[in-house]
Amino acid sequence: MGIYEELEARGLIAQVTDKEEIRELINNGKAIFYIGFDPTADSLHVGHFMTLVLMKRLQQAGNRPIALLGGGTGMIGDPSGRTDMRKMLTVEDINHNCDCFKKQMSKFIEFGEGKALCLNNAEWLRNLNYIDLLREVGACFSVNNMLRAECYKQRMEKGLSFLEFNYMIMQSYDFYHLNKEYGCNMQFGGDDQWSNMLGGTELIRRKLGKDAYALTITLLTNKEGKKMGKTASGAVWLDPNKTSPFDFFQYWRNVDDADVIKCFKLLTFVSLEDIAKLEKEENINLVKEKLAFEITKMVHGEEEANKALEAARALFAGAGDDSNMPTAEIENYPEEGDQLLNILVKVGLTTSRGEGRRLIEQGGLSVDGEKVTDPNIVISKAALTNGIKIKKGKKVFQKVIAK
RNA sequence: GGGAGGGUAGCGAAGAGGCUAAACGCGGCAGACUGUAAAUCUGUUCCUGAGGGUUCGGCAGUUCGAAUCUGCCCCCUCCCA
Repeated sequence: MGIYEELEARGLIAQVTDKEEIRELINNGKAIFYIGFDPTADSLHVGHFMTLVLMKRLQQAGNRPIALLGGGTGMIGDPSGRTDMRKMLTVEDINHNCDCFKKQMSKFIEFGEGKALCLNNAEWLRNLNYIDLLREVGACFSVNNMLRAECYKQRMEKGLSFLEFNYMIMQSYDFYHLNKEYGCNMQFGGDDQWSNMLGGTELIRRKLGKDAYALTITLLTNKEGKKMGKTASGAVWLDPNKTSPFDFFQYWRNVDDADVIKCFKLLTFVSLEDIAKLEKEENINLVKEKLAFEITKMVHGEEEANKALEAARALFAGAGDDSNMPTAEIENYPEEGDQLLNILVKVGLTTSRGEGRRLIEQGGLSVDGEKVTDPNIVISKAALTNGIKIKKGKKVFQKVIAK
């Protein structure tokens, strides 16, 4: 089975420009492909992770990846699939985010001579001259076609600025540039990128008379069709300071029954045969545990994955070691103690004292295994120095220690 | 540039001088049931020392009293240019 067939079997492929050509190229390790990452935040998230995994798969099959940081395109902001305009980022933020991305990517992808390449389109996009660009590539784009593109549909109703309208042109220019300079013959991306990617293949054909290919990856959605990797409080980040390894583990541990196998296929390197076995496993909780462990291991390393697993078992199954329970420290804790309500806010378990009060009134909070009934209780300094274990609701555990 | 319609809680959306901290839906949180799943039911969802306090794009006004009326400003959508 070639890599193309594997990708297909895993359900990773959404759309392709030319199936036979792409199969031929990637199965024989002849693709030089790029995937773009726009630096919209200071950490990658789960959506990026899936494309990194894809990048790795293709690299293992002998193809050459180019990770393209969007230091230039980030200045514009991709309107695809969005209902409103992105917040404009400053150049400093964009550069900072690019640095963060690169650091995180290096954990998955090998960069260097003869290996993967990491480029930043700020290099060529930021210095473009407007008139030159219009004459060089502007003539190749039909506004009529652009307006028909799926990625602008939503925005045709809510409004689309000229700035964003140009995003497709910038992304197309990237592909064109990479094709000329690096022989890049293929672009991969999320399914929402399809129109932008076609813009590139079209530009290359017109300007260089060459064929280039595009392939989009299935978006990671749950059974309700909603994007996965998002929680009420925001994205699930790869940066351990933004989403702790424990929370990361728990996110996957709690995926819907119906989505477990799909996650295995799309996000892990577990072989298709092994996944087929897991599919037959009666105890789905074991399968979920394995899923969480595998993904956490890839992102945070085996040690952290084991800690998260141990902590989860200790907290939920009553077995294992609870020393790895998520812990928060409080500095300068007052000698006379402080109200539990204040502690909750300080460690971020609640956003206000009122919320904590409601939580206690509804019986959703316990400390060291005992349900709290009095909203006004004070935790002494001695108790907090030893550390207290707070349980909020059924699933949120937090150890708090005075430093 | 001209005309029309808008901006209300995380989101969607009512409210058109006091009875409104603001209906309803979604989302969130908690409780029950469970398998750390889903579905369902219940409660809750601005802050609070629980006395109150601060809100309806911004500023200034009218009024005993303004999300609701007036003026100016900012932003968005649609139609015309």
